[in-house]
Amino acid sequence: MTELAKAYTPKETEDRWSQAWSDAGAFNATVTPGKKPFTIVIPPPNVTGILHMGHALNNTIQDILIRFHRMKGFEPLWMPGTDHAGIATQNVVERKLGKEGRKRQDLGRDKFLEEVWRWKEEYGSTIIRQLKKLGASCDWRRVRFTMDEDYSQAVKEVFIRLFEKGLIYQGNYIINWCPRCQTALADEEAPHRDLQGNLYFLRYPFKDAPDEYVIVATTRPETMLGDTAVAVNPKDKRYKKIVGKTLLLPLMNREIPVIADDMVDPAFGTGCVKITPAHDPNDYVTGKKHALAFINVLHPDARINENGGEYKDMDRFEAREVIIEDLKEKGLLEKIEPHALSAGHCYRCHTIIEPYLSKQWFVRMKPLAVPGIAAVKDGRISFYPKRWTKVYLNWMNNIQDWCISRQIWWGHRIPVYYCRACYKPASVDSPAQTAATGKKNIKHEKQHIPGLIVAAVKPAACPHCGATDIYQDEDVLDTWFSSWLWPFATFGWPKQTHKDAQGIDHDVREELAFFYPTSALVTAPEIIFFWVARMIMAGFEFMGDIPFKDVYIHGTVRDIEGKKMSKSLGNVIDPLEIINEYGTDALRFSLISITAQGQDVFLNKERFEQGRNFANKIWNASRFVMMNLDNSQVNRDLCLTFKNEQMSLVNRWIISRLYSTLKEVNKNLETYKFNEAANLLYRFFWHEFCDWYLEIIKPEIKQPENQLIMFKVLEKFLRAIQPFMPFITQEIWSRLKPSEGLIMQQSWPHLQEQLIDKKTEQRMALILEVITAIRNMRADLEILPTQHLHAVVAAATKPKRELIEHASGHIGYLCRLGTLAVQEKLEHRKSTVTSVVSDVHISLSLEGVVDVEKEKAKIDAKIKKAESDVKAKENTLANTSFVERAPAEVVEKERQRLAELKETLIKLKAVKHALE
RNA sequence: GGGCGCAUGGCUCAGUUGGUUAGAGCGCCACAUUCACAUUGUGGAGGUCAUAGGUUCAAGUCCUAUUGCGCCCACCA
Repeated sequence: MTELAKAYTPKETEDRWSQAWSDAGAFNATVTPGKKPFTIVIPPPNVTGILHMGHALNNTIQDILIRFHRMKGFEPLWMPGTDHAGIATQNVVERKLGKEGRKRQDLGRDKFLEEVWRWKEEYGSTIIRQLKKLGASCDWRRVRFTMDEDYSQAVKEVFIRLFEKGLIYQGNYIINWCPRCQTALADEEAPHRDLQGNLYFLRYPFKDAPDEYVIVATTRPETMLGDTAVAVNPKDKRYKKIVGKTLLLPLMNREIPVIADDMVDPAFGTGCVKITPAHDPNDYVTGKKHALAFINVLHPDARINENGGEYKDMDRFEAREVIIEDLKEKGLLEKIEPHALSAGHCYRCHTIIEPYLSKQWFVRMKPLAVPGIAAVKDGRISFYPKRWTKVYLNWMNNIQDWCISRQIWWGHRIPVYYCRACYKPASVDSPAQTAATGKKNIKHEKQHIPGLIVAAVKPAACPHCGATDIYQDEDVLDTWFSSWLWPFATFGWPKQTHKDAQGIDHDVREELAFFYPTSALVTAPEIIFFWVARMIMAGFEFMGDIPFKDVYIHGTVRDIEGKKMSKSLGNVIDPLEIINEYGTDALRFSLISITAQGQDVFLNKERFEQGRNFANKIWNASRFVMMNLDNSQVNRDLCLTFKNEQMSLVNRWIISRLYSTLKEVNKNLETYKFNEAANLLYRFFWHEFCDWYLEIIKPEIKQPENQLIMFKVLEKFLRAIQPFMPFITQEIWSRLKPSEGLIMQQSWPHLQEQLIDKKTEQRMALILEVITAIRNMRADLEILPTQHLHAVVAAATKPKRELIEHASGHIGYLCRLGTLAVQEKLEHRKSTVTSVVSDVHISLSLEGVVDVEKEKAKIDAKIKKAESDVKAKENTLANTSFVERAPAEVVEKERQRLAELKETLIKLKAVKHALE
């Protein structure tokens, strides 16, 4: 054992152990028959990511689970990796190019992808390094990337299988289009945000009676350029006559019909709806139903295209203004009303999305959702906290088809090839709209489109016509189309063997059989739909089983004002800065201790001081134990087991408290209540082991039994706190038990329930109460610690008297008493103060210790002072001009102050009385 | 429009299936430094548990309504 420095210095310690753990391969997981697996796959951070507090929380939780289960004897595998994050990464690299004055389009696809790969090689492992710094005990040999060669094979395989099954189809449909990223987005990628906009009331004249018109209401007047009808509700009496009449679309002078359709709500606006089939999902359905023309009026960048007449090339919002001006001029603008609305926004660049008609690839989700719904309903998969179950089921029950094609370059290119000679794009209704049109039971048959070939590699010739001019689909797949395979594709599925970073071959089937399904998934609520739900569906579809048993959803990390932490708000607390300043263990412990299950986390920097202080406390308590530990003594006694009934009360007490705490810690860790577990350990160690136990045994610290117990309790505590604070515990362990290897490889402290003794805990609690009461009295009288008092403690029952007698040494020591007498009844004495706690009467004699006369004089002086203060305050408050003129809160403060002073006065008088 | 969450001392939050005296951290006040630790110790002040009803022997905890804040979902132009 070597002596410890006076304060814990995390920096040097952490780097040293990180290296040692990795050298020892301590995090490596292998198939171990006879052992139970415990598997977690990391939610792969974006390659563009840098560690933020959300990552820190998310990964600390996972690491605690992994480290806890490792000690419990499981074979733990934590699978690490990163996500290629299609749009996000492409945007980052484009921005970088932009700064150099270059554009993606100028480079061309291949050159641009080279740039992205170069960027990935240079910066892509930043987040991995940072996770290592956090102490994350992932099996780093296995680190995966969603664009790895093998992983890409899995993605292709899945696309082909789903296509063959009829679950992937190509179709023309209205999708969410981001005009800035210029790609389609899935519904989940275009969250609605509230906007303050206007409702524009436009007049559409009749062809035959140009002075008469119908009024339509719209929030996006620029779409009127693409209107091909006006709809009214067939039951709406006001408009019965006009159904079938022809209108003249203003500005465009196009003839459009008035049609009748149930989808129109007569109560909204004027009850007349302009129909723009190419720019609104509802209108699209209506357009299909009524065989209307589909006129696309937008370029992909949301400028008006050639179908917009004189507005061609204007930006959509500029066109909106101009169109309104023009209509006003022609007397065709009825009115403009302010209107609260919500619109989809791109989740990557926050641009307002445009509903846009285009050819895309979709996954039919309803059949995939069926087993995923059942698994959660019957409890094979559980959400923690439970309430997310409902959110998940609600989404799954109303699931829409998934648009998986993206018009960007960075990603898995769609494994589809076209024959230039014979391919004609499909025009297929997606189930999303068949539901709306009332058609049911759409068949899940493989889609047959001549000249369209779905294959992992480019075919030599078109199987339909034999032509050889074949080209690949330009689009790439949604990033989540690769992420949803994460729980099994990371193992190398569907291949037989898989090489890790060290070139070692892993048997994929064997590993999946052992480690899959995974045990727990730890993630944030915002990706339940994006990722969690889809992994469940993929798990069933491709592995025939759930991908994980438990889903733990933690809260969002916010700043102290409740705002989400984000760079743009400038309210970010950088975890690396905290690590640098306070240490990794401090960061981890603080984060965990303040994060209640599933609640959002509110952070400010001061909160990390608690973790740092705790680390330092652990350090110093260990230092104290080691300083006082007699080596030979401990080595001899280490093999002893606790012989409970023969031990002293304090030793029985601290052991009972240790196991009581451990029992609760176990329970809380098993139910994902990490904060409870952390705080229990904190309270036990600091406020019971340090504040009471070590203080009590100090005078008799060399007793063999005390030596043994303080050592054992410390040692067990270190093991229990290890999952939370791996670095400091390792450092202390290496000095406390240098021959016993890494602390993370020790077993979790075995819960010895027979050593939990509530009776002992109660008895001890009484003694602590007595001690506190005596200290309390001393503090009230301002008696210096150097002044030793005489105390008399009286209890009516014999067991209590015996207990206090037994503990009188401890009480005397901790209260700095000269003598302590235990009696049945308290006699009235002169110059004493008294107190009662739990039926125990305590009397402190001030005679000979405190000069009673002097003390009396002091008290008298204080009473005098207090009385004059009270009088002064009363006068102030009696002053009507003060009460009337001063601000209410000032008056209130004065009142409170007066009440306090009066209370003090009463106390002082009581003490004076006691002295007489 | 639907759903969910939150409201507890000056601040930020715990409080598991209803059960003695509602806890913690920070902050505040007083005292203590040749003591493992001032990144400390001892003691203290400070709470109508958002509001109004209800169930119960018993409610911070369960039910109903109300108010305020936050989040998610949604094709009402």
